[in-house]
Amino acid sequence: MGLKLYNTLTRQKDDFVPIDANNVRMYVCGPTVYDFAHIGNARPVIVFDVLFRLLRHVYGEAHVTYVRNITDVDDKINARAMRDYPNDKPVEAIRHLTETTYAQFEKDVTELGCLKPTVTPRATEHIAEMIAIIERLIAGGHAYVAEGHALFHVPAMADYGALARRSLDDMMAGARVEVAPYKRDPMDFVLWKPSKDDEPGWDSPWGRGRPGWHIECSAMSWKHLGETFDIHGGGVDLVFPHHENEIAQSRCAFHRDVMANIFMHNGFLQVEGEKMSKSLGNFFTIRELLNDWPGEVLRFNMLKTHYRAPIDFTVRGLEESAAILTKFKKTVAKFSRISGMESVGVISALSDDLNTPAAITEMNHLNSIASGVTYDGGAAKLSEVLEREEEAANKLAWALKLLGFSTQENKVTLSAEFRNQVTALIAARLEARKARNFAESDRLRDELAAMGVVLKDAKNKDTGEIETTWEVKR
RNA sequence: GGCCACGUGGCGGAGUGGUGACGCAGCGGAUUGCAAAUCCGUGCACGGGGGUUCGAUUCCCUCCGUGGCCUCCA
Repeated sequence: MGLKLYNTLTRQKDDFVPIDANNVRMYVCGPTVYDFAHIGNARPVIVFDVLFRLLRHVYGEAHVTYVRNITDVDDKINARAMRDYPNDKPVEAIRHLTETTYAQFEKDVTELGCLKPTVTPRATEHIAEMIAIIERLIAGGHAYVAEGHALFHVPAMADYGALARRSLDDMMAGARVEVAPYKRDPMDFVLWKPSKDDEPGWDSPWGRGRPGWHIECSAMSWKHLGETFDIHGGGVDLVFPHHENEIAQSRCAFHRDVMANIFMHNGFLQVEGEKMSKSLGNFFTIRELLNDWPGEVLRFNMLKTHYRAPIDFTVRGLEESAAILTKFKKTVAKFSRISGMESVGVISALSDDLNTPAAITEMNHLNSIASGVTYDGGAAKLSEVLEREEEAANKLAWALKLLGFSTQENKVTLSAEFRNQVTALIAARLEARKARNFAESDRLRDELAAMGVVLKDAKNKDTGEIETTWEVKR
């Protein structure tokens, strides 16, 4: 079955046809590293990680190149670096800050089950490529220099605005930004701007300065993926102006009809029905959430919603995610011979524009088969039933792995002391039960419940004895 | 103000021009001393109003609501 992806350029699901099936190329706008990443930042990282894994499955691990950049120069970074590292030279200060912040980011997203992209380039290491592109744009008449700035001249590109589907007239009508006097046209945007002495800066043909926001992605995608590539991703907020301007830069610099064939954008995230903001007090960093929830639960919760739809991040949703994930893992754990088997249902769900909720539905279906088929007599059929259950469990395990989940249950590490205490209380409760002292038995169960321990009584089939198992519930 | 998305049961969430999956929760039952877990069964929904159509939740228009962009914010 073919992979279809919703393309913002065409506003429909397009068949995915790689430029080169031996090297499928995807670029995703990565984090601006000046502070801890928040849960909203995690969405594109997880979504495109799933796509990366799917592409690797379809085209082979060695045939997919995934580039996720690190934006390590930006006004917020500059301000934070000057505050935190006042004694460093500006370029060193931002390096300090961004290395620390990126290390944290990488740690966070690894816990969310994300693979490392093939390349994670830094903007500040691609200044030469940026300058080269700007020079091409100037030479081609698409850009000009004014008062130390290099600017892209928007009217010089015929179909500017095609991605965001807005005309220059629409934008003029809605414009409420003061226009810098050196701009030839109000829509022109900065490719390069001059830096003050205390700001990070690099030498360029137009003086010491720093890049505009958009040029870095044109430079890094060019360097690592070429003049055109297959997929460009990011959050919906990047459609305009960021991706629109990247397209303008790259296409005009390289005289190409396309920068990337498919542009994909993930929807925004809300928290408990409200937009996440520091002032509302519902602003959560990935790090904070990882203190309370396993990374896999955060990941699963993200995939319960289709990537283009808005997602409401709620505690109730997280609890549900944790329950479903546990259910799947318990089912898999019942089988000793789990080697993994491709699930066509899951693959076809994902192939339809990364429909992860449909994939989860299919996993629920596999879960039912693996755990729910009851054997109702007929010795000849027993082996078939078992085989069918085992097959479903293998597919479920495979799907979990494909989506970046472990098939092992999350083991809570408990001290020997705690274990002994629990074991002793359970033994005491079984004694009380044997004596039919149910008041005491229930009291002990409540005591264990207060410790977070949930009991399950089961009759041993052979001996008829009651045996109690337990687990810790968060 | 301009442009763009979205609005499905208590909750989450797919999908479709022809009486609406799946999951969670709920309820009933089996099981249990009672529970938990498991299994079986089960009720409830397509924002409002027009239009196209034999027929719309699905297509079109409009209104309302939510969100995004137009301010280097995923």
